[in-house]
Amino acid sequence: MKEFLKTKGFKMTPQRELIFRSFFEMGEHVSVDELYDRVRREDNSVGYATVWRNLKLICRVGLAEEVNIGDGITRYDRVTKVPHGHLFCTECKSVIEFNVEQLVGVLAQKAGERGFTPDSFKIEVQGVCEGCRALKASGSNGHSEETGLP
Amino acid sequence: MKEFLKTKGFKMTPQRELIFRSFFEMGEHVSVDELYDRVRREDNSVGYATVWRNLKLICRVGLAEEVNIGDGITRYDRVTKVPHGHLFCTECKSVIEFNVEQLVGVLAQKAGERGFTPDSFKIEVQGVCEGCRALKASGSNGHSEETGLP
DNA sequence: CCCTAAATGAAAACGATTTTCATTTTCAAA
DNA sequence: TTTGAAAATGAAAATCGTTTTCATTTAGGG
Repeated sequence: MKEFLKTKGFKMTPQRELIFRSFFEMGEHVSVDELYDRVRREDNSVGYATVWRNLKLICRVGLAEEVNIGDGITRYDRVTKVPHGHLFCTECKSVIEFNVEQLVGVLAQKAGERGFTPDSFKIEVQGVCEGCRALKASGSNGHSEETGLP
Repeated sequence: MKEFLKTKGFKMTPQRELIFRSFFEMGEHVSVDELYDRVRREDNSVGYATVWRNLKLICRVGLAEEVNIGDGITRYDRVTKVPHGHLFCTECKSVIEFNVEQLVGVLAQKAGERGFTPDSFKIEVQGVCEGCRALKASGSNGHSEETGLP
């Protein structure tokens, strides 16, 4: 990793090593705060900005990319060989991943037809997961008005 | 429209009418700022918060929905019968729409297989559009380093 | 014509992201 | 191994889009 970064013109530091390691040990869709907490548990002297900058760096060198699920929080996904989309439950905020290999193929073709050269694909589905659906089916009313406007 | 809103328990006002009309006259993926500017040209007494609240209202009554293309700006898309995705050019920031009717069908099925009940689908492709690609091919170097990190 | 709930405008609050700045550290060249 | 320029860090402040607050005005049914 140190060598890899060197070729890109970046230096290795203890903080950076900790941050990188932590990030890759965590699951997908990691937020800055989550990574910061995790890193802090091993070294509470690391600053928030450093975590943030390194997360950006990880993206910059192509090892991860930003994901926007829809809540105002930017999350970071490791770049995997297998492209995947997200099923985001609006009730419990859980995220289910699913393979979108073929989908991406179709998308790339559609993009190409329009002269567009794709870099990355984001496929996000919002809805309700199995568990929450079961819960909703049993309890609660159907609709209450006043959900957002002041 | 006034009647439609009444059935939902909302009142019509001059500002609201102007905002709604402006929004539907504009193209897709409209940001708060863009709508605000447009509205202001007809009535410069309308407040930003009012534009924002009405945009939220338009979503609430199901006539539009939020879109996150990847830059930190929330945009609003009219809800159309035909579901569409976006090709977002990271160079010139332009957006090309494309039909994703079949894709959505596939997605809905995949979601269903996992017990997930989908509400909405977001298909966003980032890349470079035809024009920008042509430009890059001719001029400029390939890579300059220092593009984001302080 | 009233009254109440809803809507508005201005400004402030918020919260995540990004930058600034002074200091420390890395690492390659001498 | 010493040295110096470039890069990295930490803390705090600045940004920036979004959201809320609050005092006031307005819509529209009764």
